[in-house]
Amino acid sequence: MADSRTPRSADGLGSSSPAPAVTRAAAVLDALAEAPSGRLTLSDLSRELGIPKSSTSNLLMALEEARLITREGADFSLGRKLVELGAAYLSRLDEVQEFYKFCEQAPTLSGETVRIAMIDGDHIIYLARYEGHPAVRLTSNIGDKMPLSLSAVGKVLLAQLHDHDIEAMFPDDVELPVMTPKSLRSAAELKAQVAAIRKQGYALEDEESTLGVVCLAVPVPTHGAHGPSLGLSVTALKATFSEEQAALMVKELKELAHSLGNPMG
Amino acid sequence: MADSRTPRSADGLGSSSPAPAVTRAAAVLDALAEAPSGRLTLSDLSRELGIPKSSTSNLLMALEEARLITREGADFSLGRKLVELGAAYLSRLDEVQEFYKFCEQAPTLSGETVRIAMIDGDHIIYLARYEGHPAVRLTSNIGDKMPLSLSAVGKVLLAQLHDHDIEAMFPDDVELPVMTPKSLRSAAELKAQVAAIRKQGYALEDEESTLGVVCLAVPVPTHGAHGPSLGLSVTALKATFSEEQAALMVKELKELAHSLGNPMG
DNA sequence: CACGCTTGTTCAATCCACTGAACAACCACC
DNA sequence: GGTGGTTGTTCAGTGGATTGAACAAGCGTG
Repeated sequence: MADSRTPRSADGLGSSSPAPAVTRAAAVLDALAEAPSGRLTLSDLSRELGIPKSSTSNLLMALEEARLITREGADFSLGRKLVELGAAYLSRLDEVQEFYKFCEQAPTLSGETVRIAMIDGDHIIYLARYEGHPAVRLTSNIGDKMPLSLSAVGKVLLAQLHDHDIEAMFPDDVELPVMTPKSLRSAAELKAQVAAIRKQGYALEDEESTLGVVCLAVPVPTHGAHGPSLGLSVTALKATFSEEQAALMVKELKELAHSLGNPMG
Repeated sequence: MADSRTPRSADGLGSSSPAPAVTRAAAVLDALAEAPSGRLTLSDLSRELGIPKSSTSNLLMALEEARLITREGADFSLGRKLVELGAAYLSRLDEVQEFYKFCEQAPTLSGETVRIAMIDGDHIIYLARYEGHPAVRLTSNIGDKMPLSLSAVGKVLLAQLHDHDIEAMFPDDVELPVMTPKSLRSAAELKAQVAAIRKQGYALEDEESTLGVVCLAVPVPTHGAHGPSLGLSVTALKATFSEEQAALMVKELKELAHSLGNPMG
């Protein structure tokens, strides 16, 4: 569609990084992941990333040999090995396994759509999804990303950060992404919500990303020191959403969060 | 903690590949994925891959900057971006989306555990899993791999290949992996099964990978020319497995395979 | 505390991967 | 068919990434 005329530099910024070939290879993977069709030619990549064709060719050959990408005629696309590696990452998160078990036997949550997510730069990334009633099927998938300000999990994880980090990510004049009329518009609004979230211990997203849909989220206490902070959320239809139901969900979410935070559940 | 004393060379074989840094970076990712704990130090990697420490350090810095790996003190582990990339790969497979939809409304399959897989080297890799009754929870996850000879999908996909390819992968004196007393032992057995599978159009795995568990699998016709061939499988407990039920499952699996093979379902 | 054995980081010299231009093949449009 | 725009591949020169040795810092052990 809209031609992505953004010759982003292959390397981050000034980026006098060692092993530039690796940085560029990563940029190739990114470009392929973001390409609408998922398929790009050598010239496409060379142009978009600003890498000479001959170098690009070398990169692609190496990436193909590693099965990180696949060649199909003249088009390159992401390779299967990435699924393996992503799965390897997830399998190391014990939280994901326990997450599923808990959802299944939770009185209220077992019928809902629950997700576990984590901060990834200035977005959140969904790591796992439990679907109680297939009636409300979410379009979002494992691995998908969402801006922090547009999701309940995003806001609740943001509230976990230190104020100066928040300030750095959202200076007063930032322009927030908008998806519905109810999306937060200003950094001020966002910070007000963060304050409220810190008090009440959970976050609510009220049709801010999708009309007709609401979300509740709680943070998972970071056990010990290591590991990035996780968040949990339930998604429901606004039409069938009641105060008492919300209270129940938050209660169970907090239980789940607690048991995930304390390995010896 | 059996020390993995296998200093596999960072590069494939003779591997006079261009962009060696990329090849080595991929080797680092592999090593991290295969490490039992998922965490390795710089020295571990340097030793295991046979890359000088200083070079390894450079690689790791570049990989970390690309968020393909994460540093945690002195330990390195796989990074979140791999989940993104893996998800991006899967989201491009329209088959996966349709797979879920079909399973939900299929009379018999909707209650079973169904998976879609693809050949990946000499293994199969599971791409998606539908779980009808959480009673029988599989240990295998999306992205997991299985030897071809040990799974119904593996055998059915093998049967799709040309004989000379099969011969190349399974010469008469290969030693097949064994997981249960019923696992196939010889290439001859495997080839006999392949012949049978080609006749009947589906594959059966009878406690060959896990005692008490059986699997049925059918191939997805490769639509057009592009794309590697996919396979579908149902998993059931041997105890509750009947002939008539099997017939129903195979029938529905074939319907699903057909609709996946012909985009315009 | 000194010792041996780790660990990761620094730095200058060398070697090799990167580059740019020239190449060949292809397609689409007059 | 000619022609201008592609595409991806080839190759020799050169600049920078790679490297090994030397360094500093941590950790048990006797």
